[in-house]
Amino acid sequence: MINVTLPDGSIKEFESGTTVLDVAKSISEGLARNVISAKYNGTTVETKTQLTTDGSLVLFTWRDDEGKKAFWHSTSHVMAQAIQELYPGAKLTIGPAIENGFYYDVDFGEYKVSENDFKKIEDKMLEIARGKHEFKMREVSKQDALDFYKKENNPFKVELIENLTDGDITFCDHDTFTDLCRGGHIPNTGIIKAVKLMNIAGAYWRGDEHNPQLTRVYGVSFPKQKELKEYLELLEEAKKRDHRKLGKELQLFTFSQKVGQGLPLWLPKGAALRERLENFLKKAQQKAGYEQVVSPHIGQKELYVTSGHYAKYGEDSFQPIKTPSEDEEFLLKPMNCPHHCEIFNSQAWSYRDLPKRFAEFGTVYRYEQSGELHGLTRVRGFTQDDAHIFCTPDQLDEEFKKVIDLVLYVFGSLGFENFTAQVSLRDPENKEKYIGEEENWVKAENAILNAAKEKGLNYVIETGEAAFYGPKLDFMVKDALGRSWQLGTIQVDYNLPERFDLTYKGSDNDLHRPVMIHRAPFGSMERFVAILLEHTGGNFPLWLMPEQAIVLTLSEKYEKYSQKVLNLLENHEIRALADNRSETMGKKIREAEMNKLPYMLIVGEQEEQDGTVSVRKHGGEDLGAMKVEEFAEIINKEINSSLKSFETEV
RNA sequence: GCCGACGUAGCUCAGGGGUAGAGCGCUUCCUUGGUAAGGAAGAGGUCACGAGUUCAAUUCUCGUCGUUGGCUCCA
Repeated sequence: MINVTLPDGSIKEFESGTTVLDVAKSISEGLARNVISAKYNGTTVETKTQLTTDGSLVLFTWRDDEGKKAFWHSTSHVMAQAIQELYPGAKLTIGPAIENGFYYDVDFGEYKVSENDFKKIEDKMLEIARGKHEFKMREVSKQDALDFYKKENNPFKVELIENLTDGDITFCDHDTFTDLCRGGHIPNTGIIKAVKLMNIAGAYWRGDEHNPQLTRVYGVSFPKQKELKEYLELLEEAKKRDHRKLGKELQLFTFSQKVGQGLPLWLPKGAALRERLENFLKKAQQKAGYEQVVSPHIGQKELYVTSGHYAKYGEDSFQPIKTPSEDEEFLLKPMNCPHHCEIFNSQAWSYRDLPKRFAEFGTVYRYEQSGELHGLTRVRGFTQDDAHIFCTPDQLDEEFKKVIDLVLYVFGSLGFENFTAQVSLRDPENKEKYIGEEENWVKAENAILNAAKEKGLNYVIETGEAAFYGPKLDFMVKDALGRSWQLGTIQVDYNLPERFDLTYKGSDNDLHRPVMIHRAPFGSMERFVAILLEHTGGNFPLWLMPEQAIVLTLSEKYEKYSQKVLNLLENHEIRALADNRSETMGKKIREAEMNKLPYMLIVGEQEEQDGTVSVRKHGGEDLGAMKVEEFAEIINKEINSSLKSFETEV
């Protein structure tokens, strides 16, 4: 007999060899019908797996992430079978489940698959699914596994198996199909009722661009047709929040082929929005002891040779700008830190002066690969809300935590709640990728980890993701389609102070090396506005809105009164405009709604007589008639409730 | 940079080897209105750019540029 511990803590006794499904049945018939995957002692198992030792069991249904993973992973097997049957020369490589579905990387040889093939593959998949084939795991010896794939002439699987240890290799069979697989499947193909191939893309074998490129087929599947339909509708909804679409509609920014790719042009409304964001941060930074500085857009090549950036990125970046006289070369600045180092170097500092916090909305230019450009989130010219803090080693921990407070304040003020803090550390296997001394790296990494812990951040650690000069703490936020973007970032740097020979005089009358913190709460104005657009769908917090209210006149007779209202609104510092066109009220409201105007002030005969405005909120709520002063109060209340001022803990 | 898709009016898109269409927007006129589209007329396009095939190319082929889904990259 074995003891099985369930998630609620209860322990049940079963005969050794009992399957996961039997355990589910012992709990309830309904659960047994719905269980599709499980974990035993932390290892993924199948529903048919026989339990032979004591352990704890977690059962998963389609509702669980783990269940979905098993479902999608199993579907990728089905797709692999379909592809192999339809395109006999195709060589399979790997096919995992991902956050929303699954993919399989396939070498189709000479054949070029396209979306025109999708229908055929989907139909084949559903045909296979309807066969209700069981997924069966079996152990194979390394030699048998290698023989199997050598016979199939599949060098990819052979390579995978060669890296596995004998005795630890399993195959999964269903129907006539066999795949190298670690496990984690649903009971049978029959529960896959709806499949949809989403797109195809190139992907390098093992993620290395020096390797051959495979064809990656993305798909998603569901236990019910209705769920697929809902998922596709959700995607359509998400596309409506795409910042590229909203940016165009709300006239915030544009691009021009003539100006060049990846170089955004901010339109008046976008520029005003951006300015409000900048002022918001400047105000907080002033409270937090930052000082604004300004530096030029170019710098001598020598500056970047000193910083080490030239050696690292020089070849793959915008090339030097020449001058009429020979031997002079300047680079567009790809970051502000070297300039700020020289600002620090402009005078001698005492430890009593530190920390110095130099802030600048610095526009930088980076030659991003053309395939990487993406709306406003990945561009070649952008403005960082940058600052560099120069402090003594003793001050590092506290300064770092203060920056975290500032970032949290910024995110909180703008309603970003679903962010992930990511601590990026060195890859210990590849230390040559980084510059700087071992001792400093250890110090910096510990400082970040301590600060993240102490501030109670919900963080993940990513090894190998550090910048080449130091570890960092990034604040990651997802866009409308679930892609993760880095917004705020805080980085510790012991390297640049060394390279620029930055010093301060300590209490011992000796010169010491300061530590530098790079930080940008927004990350960049471009990316931040983009993600903010996708999160709010263009309905920004009132204080950020390009226009907060619009006066809608019932007819041209009230144009004069609308002007009077506008003047009053301006006195209350409310941004407003008037729509005096000879259009119907219905049409004016519709347009204001589509332009996401937060408040509509309707004026006609009644309002003019009483000296009021009739207030309609975006979305339809009718607040009735009121004096402009009363309206101003509503606006101010709303702004004050979302925009708290930054309080530093000293 | 690599693999795939796309590029037609200001915007969203339809079309297709015989020199172009809709809706919205814009202009003008009529209408003077009460909470998500009042009516009419008009202007607006080297069909991204460059070659090639063809009697004829916006349509087919190739290249360039740009956009886009991924991969790789991200100081």
